[in-house]
Amino acid sequence: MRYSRMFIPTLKEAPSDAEAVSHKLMVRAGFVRQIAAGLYIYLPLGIRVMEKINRIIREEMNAIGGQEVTMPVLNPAEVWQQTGRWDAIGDEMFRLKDRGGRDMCLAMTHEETMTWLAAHDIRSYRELPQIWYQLQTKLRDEARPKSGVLRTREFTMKDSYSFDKDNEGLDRSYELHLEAYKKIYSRCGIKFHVVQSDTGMMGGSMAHEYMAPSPAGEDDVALCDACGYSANTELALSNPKKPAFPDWQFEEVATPEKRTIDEVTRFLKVTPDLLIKSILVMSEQGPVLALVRGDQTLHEKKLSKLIGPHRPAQKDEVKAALGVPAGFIGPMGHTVRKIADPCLKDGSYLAGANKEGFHVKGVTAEKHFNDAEFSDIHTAQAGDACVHCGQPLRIERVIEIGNIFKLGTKYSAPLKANYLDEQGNEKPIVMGSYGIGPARIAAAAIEQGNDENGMIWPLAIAPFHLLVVPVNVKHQESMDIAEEYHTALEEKGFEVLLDDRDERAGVKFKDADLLGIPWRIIIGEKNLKDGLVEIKARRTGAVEKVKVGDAVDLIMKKLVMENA
RNA sequence: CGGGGCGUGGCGCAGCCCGGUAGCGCGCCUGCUUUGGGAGCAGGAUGUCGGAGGUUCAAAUCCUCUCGCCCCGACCA
Repeated sequence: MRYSRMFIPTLKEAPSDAEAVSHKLMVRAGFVRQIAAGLYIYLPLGIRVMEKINRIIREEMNAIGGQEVTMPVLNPAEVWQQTGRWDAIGDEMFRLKDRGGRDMCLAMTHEETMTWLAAHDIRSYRELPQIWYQLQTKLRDEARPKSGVLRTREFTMKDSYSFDKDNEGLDRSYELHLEAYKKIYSRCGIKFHVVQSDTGMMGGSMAHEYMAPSPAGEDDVALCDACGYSANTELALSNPKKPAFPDWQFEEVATPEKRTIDEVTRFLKVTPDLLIKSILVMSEQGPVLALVRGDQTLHEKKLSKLIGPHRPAQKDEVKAALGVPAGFIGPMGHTVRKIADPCLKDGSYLAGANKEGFHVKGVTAEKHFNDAEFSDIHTAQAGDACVHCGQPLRIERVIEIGNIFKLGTKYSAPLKANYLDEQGNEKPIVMGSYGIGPARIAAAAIEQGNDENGMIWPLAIAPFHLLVVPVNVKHQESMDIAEEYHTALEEKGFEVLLDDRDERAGVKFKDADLLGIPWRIIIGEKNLKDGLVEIKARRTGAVEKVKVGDAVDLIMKKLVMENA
């Protein structure tokens, strides 16, 4: 491919509204353009990357017996009504009516339509298991699209669905995906973790997420290097370090106007891990008091799993429920439902006295709030002990690049996706669903591979394998050699971009760095006088001078080696 | 949805407070020179200053409304 004929609009400066590195570079290097919030145009270079990622995905999906299908993006409301999601999902779903006034929506996922297909066309256990997948557009009216291509309103997803006759079958399909996904991300050349995740609104019994470490991510994972425990902090368990408990006697202490953990610790000269943080929230069943240690953070989602939807109580609600102003509430002396973090079981603490202007010292779970329900509701922090092996956990910021769910019969039951078993009994198909965001793989690859000059692509998903740069296109010998390399390497099946533009060397080199093509052959007059050309690695910057006639063989060896 | 910020040639920005008829850098076009890390000189094109209304002799600038985009948070199948 000739650079001069390809549409690669590079920019010297990043757009002012881009924040994430991947966003800035994708725009600067001419991979994408944004047309509206969360809506992107993919340019030729962007498409090349996406197609490579998609090809890898297809190969690995096919390898586990997956069969490609395509579901419509425009869906009838009916199937969504049958699963209850027409009402359960709010503004995030694009809805519209057709000319006949029928309710329609733009699919944000395809459990409904896939299950509809299974319901219509799978009848016997003999037809199971099945794995169906597609690379299809999803539309979600995101509350806040952000970070370039990482969170958009329209995006392509590889989604697959497994159909089995029982849980054992589902386990096998799940395991197949678990391994296939690892291969996909490894082949794409990005770093990732497989972590336990919340099943969320997808329902089901088990879920894992694939997470690519990057500061541009929106999730945090807890990792144990010692035993391999890894989980999204939405559900990660951890044992916070135990403080050295002083030998406190139970007593009231006056803490006038000292309300926050910070104020109280400073006033009484104690560390926050000796305090109990009492947070009153309003659930649908009334007020609930959440208790965590002073140095810990309450995890809203963990609490939601226990008490359902809730919100922080207003000041007057605190007063109404507990009879004291916020800042002095504590676990004692009332009958409000209490959920306490298990780390509070041991030791004696300082807590609000439920009396304005006072805290109490020497509060213990055993004596003072044994009526609490104990459940892990704190957010795992770096340095907390792993619940499995006791070693310290690490917390890492990550981009979610894929997830896998065991759905069970959540969708097959309402949509009547049943089959007849060996005995002729009708049973619901047991399902799993599995997603990958190819654009997020591309963004993660950039987030993980870049320097101040631009992108650094892994070979497997780079837009081209190799960039051939004749420094001066008017120098006939340089051009002849460049053309020769271009032709020879393309014939061998490599993807070569020939920078045949009549630009100054500086311009070409800057663009080369920006595009991040892994390998570069530079043909310049000075080196040609000694019969040499240069081979440069984008990642390391290492330059090797080789004989004109050796370059093709050498670069082929490098490319083949790196691909293996 | 709550909080904050920003909309001025293709891109990045200044001008706005204190109203007087729009400017800088890059890019683009032409010519000459230059040619291994975003060249130099000369000439040139490109703006309903996001939109609507208002105040005023006069609005990019002041006022009101509105639309869009970004960031933080909430939410996220």
